Amino acid sequence: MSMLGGRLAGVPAPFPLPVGLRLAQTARAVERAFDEALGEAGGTLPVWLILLNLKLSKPANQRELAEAVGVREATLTHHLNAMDARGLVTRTRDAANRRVQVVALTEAGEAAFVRLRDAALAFDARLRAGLADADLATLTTLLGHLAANAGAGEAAPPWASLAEGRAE
Amino acid sequence: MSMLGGRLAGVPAPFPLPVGLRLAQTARAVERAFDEALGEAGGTLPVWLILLNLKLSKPANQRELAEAVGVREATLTHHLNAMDARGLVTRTRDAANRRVQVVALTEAGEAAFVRLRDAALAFDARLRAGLADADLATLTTLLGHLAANAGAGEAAPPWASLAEGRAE
DNA sequence: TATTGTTATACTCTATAACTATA
DNA sequence: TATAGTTATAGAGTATAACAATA
Repeated sequence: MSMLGGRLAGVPAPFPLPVGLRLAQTARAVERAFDEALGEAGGTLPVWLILLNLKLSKPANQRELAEAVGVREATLTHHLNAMDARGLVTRTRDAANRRVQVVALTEAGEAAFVRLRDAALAFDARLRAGLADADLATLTTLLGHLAANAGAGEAAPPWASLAEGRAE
Repeated sequence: MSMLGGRLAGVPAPFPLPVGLRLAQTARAVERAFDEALGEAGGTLPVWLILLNLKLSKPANQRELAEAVGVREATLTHHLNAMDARGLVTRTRDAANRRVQVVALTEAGEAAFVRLRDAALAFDARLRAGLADADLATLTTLLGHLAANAGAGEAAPPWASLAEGRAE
């Protein structure tokens, strides 16, 4: 394990290998693989997050949903338009406050959710391969720490509450 | 630690919280934060990776460089065009094989490298906050495992060799 | 005026396909 | 024909700014 925290070989002025670089790149690889897995199930990461959040709790409005997904309102509208066109969601005005669009899953949306959930779970199983529960617990803790450090000064990531997942 | 590996609360049909989701999202947060840090230093992740790889070793051609950065050749050309326009790199034909473009850093490119390297190191320090060396070692190992699992069936990420960083 | 959401527009990163130039 | 790289084009995801509708 003496290879960790090493320096880059062959660099004129040696400097420590940034853990942030390793992390960002591992992140990229995992994100791409996850995206690909979702793609094979007919979805994308934002679509999956939107479906998941709709299932988790009916958000009061699109602003809340956008925050939960981690995008701006206009970006959410962009995705909802596409999902609407695909017949996955419906948007109806709230009778009590007609400014509010109530987003709901259609039957096709429910089916898409199930497909993407299964894909996410399968990806998860693949990702866990060879890792003990204790490793995963450690990883979760460390990732939480990193996310907190990365987001220092910014709002905590919206899914932080999900990650804590108050188990019952 | 009983919160780990829990289930999502408030979901009609409870299903395990995918670690892949947590990971992809942590990844996203870290990647965004890293991008922002690089942005404040006048760069982006691909630009930083290109500069880093040019410093690490003069790649024989652009195909090698593209692979090291993790993009296609055309995408690399895209970035090199921009970097060329900014005066960070020069491209000159190899006399021995005039099909080959030899990419070199200009003085401004060297300066940009230093700025981005410092930004990456600073980001790294911020990311490490509160983590012991042993934690980082564990994290690196786990991330390596995940990257390997995520990339199962695909080519190993080009920076894998970097991550191993044969320490001297 | 403040809130909710959409539209218009644009930027970045990425990719594929077709092309040029060289070998 | 094969290789190195560029150009042209496109698409996904994101963002900001301006706008409309409602409160």
